[in-house]
Amino acid sequence: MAAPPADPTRPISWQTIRAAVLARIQSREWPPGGQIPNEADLARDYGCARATVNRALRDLADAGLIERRRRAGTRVRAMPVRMATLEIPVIRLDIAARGMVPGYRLLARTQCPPPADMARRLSLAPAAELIRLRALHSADERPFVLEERWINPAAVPEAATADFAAISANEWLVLNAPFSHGDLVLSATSATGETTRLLDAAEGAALFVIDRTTWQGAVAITDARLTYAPGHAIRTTL
Amino acid sequence: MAAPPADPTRPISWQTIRAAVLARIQSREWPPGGQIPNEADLARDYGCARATVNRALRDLADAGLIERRRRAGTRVRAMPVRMATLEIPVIRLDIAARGMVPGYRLLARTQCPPPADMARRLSLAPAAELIRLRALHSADERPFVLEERWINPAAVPEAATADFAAISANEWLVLNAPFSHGDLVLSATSATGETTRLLDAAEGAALFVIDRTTWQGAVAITDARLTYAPGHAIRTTL
DNA sequence: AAGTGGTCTAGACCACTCC
DNA sequence: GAGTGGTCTAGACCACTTA
Repeated sequence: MAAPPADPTRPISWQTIRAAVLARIQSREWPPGGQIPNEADLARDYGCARATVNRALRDLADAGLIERRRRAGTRVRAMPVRMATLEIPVIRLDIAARGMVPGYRLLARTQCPPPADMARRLSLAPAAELIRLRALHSADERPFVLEERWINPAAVPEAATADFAAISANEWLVLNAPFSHGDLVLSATSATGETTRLLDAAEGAALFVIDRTTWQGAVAITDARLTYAPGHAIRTTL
Repeated sequence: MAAPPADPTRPISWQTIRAAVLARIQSREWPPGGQIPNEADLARDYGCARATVNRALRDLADAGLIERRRRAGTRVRAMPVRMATLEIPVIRLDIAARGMVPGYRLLARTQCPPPADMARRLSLAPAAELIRLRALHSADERPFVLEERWINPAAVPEAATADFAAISANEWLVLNAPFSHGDLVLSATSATGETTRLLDAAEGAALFVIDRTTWQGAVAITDARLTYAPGHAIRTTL
């Protein structure tokens, strides 16, 4: 009873296989923690090539619904771990995508050694000088997000001469400093001091914060803290 | 000069192709916005099957680094949109994974019609009764996250008799109510009133909030608001 | 030792879309 | 109309892991 009525004229798509397998998981025919037939058997049952089954099961595994191990086979995850994908766009385009007019103003630019914890986070010698930037992005003339950033000139020498008053470091780095990987931390903080004024927030208002560090191999490129104006939310789907 | 010296005894992996293409993008040999050779040419250059090139390029496209369209070919994205994957585990396992001892206490359970905005969000008739839950998850005996949830008994009849004092709705639903898709909203809010007391937070402290609505097809299953204790952060990588 | 998923190949057809 | 990516097939070898 596994195979749907096959139309021999059209090959079976991997999406069809994925849907069929998903249905059998959700109907408890294959219960949580239980084992699924191997790829070869499924391919025979569904009348398709093993590669097609493989593609379907790989997709379900990427989604966190099943777990696959060589020799041990494929199992339904007892506790599925759903994955949500977060898009991290350039701030200017993010604002435009929300239907608002983006604006940008450089507040400060200096060059100095970073605090000890930042040097440690970036795996740098404490004495190394970094470029320090503060800038404010606005949407429809209202504060949107405060960008506070350290750039490692050893990783990106051109940054020393870039005109960050004309283009945000956020955008300049996307264009000029490709990174191999990065860390992302999402958190909440209370508005204090100058942040309150810059973001037009009430004293103590809850603000959404994204901290991001990016690397090219073992070399740290930049560390950025984005502090969003009150009310900011990030939406995605499961 | 495209192909690396091929070892004829070992096939070329798609990871190799991906790395090679990535290198040519980051070196600006293929500049942002520029076009990449088509799959057939790349396969010939690298001495592998087109399917291998396809797998490599698909991976780069999924990562947001290139853009592919039939007939139009493959282009380097001018403004790469990096994707971060967020894991959404069961709260109890999340706490355990952080090396702490998870605890759980049901605070309240009622059944009543939801507020108008919630009924609208769940696409329900305003008069439909929902199960309303409030529960507190703790880590090492300290408050971790407040779970406030509406469950649609029309979608999950068994929920009416489930013992949510013994198992959190978060976990029960993962086990008993598979969903097809969901929405996720990440935001920040200030602690007020009872939340302050329950989460052991200072009045007005910034709290990280996750709102989640899940569906099975067109039927809403549940809506949950998770309000985390002060200092909570979510980490991931790019 | 053997079973399972992971991947590559060579070839083919198709869907989409730009010209 | 024609070029490009999307996908399927059938077969093969291999890596990993567990029994």
